[in-house]
Amino acid sequence: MKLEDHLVQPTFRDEGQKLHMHILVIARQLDLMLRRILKPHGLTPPQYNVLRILRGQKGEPIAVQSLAARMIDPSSNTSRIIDKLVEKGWTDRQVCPEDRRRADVSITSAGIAVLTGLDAPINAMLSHSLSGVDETTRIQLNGALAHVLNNTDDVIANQN
Amino acid sequence: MKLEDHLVQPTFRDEGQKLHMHILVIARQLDLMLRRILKPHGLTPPQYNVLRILRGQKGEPIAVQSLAARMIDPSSNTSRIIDKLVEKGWTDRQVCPEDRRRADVSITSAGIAVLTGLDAPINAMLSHSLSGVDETTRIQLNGALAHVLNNTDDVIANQN
DNA sequence: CTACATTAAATGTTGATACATACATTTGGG
DNA sequence: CCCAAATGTATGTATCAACATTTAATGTAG
Repeated sequence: MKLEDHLVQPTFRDEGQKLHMHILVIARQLDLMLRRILKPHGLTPPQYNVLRILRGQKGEPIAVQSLAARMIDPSSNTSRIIDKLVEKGWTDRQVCPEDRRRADVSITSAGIAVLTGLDAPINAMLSHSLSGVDETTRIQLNGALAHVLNNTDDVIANQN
Repeated sequence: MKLEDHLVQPTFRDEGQKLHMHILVIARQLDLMLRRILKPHGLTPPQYNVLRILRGQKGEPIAVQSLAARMIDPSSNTSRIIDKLVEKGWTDRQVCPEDRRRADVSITSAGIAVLTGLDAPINAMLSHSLSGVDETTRIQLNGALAHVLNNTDDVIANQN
């Protein structure tokens, strides 16, 4: 299904507009697919994102703000996302002894187990979504998107 | 700011993973920028999306479900999004005489006026976000992303 | 014509999100 | 030392979204 069919729109004004729409619609699709895989496990995409970051820490605890900085969607509600994960026993949180304002967060073995079960289906889904896009093209895409990201950072900084 | 800095991650497993992250992070940025422009006008991105579709109808009313199909994020809450726009006097809604289950939605002149005021800042923001990406690259990106979109449609269909 | 299925839209409910604010702790200048 | 500012996290509140259900109108088979 082409972008035009998604948006039931015959043509786009220009390639730029089409590019924006492509990015927005694909991001929406990736999120939808991810949510469907996660739902039976009682996880939302941000919660999954947090668990992935914690696993990447390899046992080393991390402060809430560092966690937030590493998230795809660095919302100001990281505390509540961690709440949910703690409730389910997938993460551990305790006040940092050196700086008692901070909370050190880490993943539990139960958390690791959940992630392990998710690895295969999620990797399959992601790899399928890029099938047919060869390595050279992927590199080109990343190059161009790095440029776009740079521009958006710029805009956001100037809005502040 | 590079993707690695956004996610405070030194490297990515492969170009595919990086591509996914690029798409998700840029979509998030575009949404954030758009929300900041819309907020002072009391609009959210889905509401703006609806108004844009209605303006594109050039006076021709459209049923709620057709509207939903054209939206970037076709949520099941289109009714309530329209509620908000009707409250503000930017859209008009009335039962379709031929099929009274349907509701015909259209944009008011006040709605057109709001959009007109938004055109310049939003176009500037979007065009800035793609500055430095030349036309050839844009076309290449769209080609590759059309392929990705096709793949994700596939996955989503098979999940149903 | 009636009964039942189908369709279109709206709504109830629950959970998540954005943004602002509050609270607790630490830091650093005087 | 003390107090103001900064920092790290948590929470209050209003809005928004997902999903299921409901209401109303139409289509269709007998």
